[in-house]
Amino acid sequence: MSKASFAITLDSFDLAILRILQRDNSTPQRVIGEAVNLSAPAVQRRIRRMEEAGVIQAHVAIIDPIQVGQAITIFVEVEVISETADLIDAAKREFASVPEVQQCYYVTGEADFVLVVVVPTMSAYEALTRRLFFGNNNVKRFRTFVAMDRVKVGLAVPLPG
Amino acid sequence: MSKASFAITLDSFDLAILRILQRDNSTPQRVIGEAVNLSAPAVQRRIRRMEEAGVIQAHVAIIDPIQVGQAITIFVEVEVISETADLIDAAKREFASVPEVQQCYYVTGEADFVLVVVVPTMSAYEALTRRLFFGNNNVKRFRTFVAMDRVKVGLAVPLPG
DNA sequence: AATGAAATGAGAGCGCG
DNA sequence: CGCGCTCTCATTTCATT
Repeated sequence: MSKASFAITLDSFDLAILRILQRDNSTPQRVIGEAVNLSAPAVQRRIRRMEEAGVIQAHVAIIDPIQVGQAITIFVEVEVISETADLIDAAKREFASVPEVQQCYYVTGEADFVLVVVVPTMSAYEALTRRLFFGNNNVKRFRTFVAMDRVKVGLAVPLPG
Repeated sequence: MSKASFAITLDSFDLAILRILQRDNSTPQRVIGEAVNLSAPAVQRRIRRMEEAGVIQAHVAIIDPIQVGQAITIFVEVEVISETADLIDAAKREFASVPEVQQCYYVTGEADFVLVVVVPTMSAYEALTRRLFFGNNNVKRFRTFVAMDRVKVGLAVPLPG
């Protein structure tokens, strides 16, 4: 599946709309219009344009992991042995395919991957480490950071203005 | 403002609804109903109930950071000097208040905080480190991991079933 | 107590000036 | 871009199990 994504120019109206949608996308276009001094149809056209360009990637509900029994959030730094392109790609695909891996970044620095993992119990995490890290010949080592407090969570992008 | 959050029991219908909403919350209730074998009003009531209980925390648009000029995602591990309750609370509040800090977790392990930072340029990041880390007496040291690839991004919680 | 069917109302979508 | 229409969808009511 191809992600539609091409560059478009965003003016201050677009940014103002994004600022609202990224906080609450159920805000009526009418209300958005009042907030940014635009008519509702104008707001709608701009939203559609940003969706088509891939600026707006999705509309989703944010769920409290604790209330659905996935109480534990864990950070993992992963260091690999070989960094050849195909081995890195394989690792990316494997990490990304695991539902418990909520986020995965390929990074520079003292580690190669940083993962955010969400699991119901520590033993579930232990099982995951066996499968994902100990079961992978190319993983040199990994470091675990268990979250005691999710101080700030979100995907909100800092927008100029 | 207080976030309403109290425990409720979720059945398999609720989980099925959540699975859909966390992927696309613009899905019509009619369509959700067909997918889970429930009428639209029943779906509506269950969604409202989960919103009121705090299971559903928000409805948001996901924005591509690159297309809005915030091209750089960075992981930061922060280690503090003193871990007294009030100093930790102060750090939590300071980190959480910064727009560029997209996510902040208080963790166990070799670091005390893990941050996900989104900035337009490396010099913006450098300025942020001066303000947030070098300008804070209680920060012992911090380690930076610059994301070369956002392999998997989201807040989707793994749901049983 | 929770559901589904039907009626109401709000909001999204579209063509027009 | 804004105005006004149409139509879909969300929301309420009510009878039913």
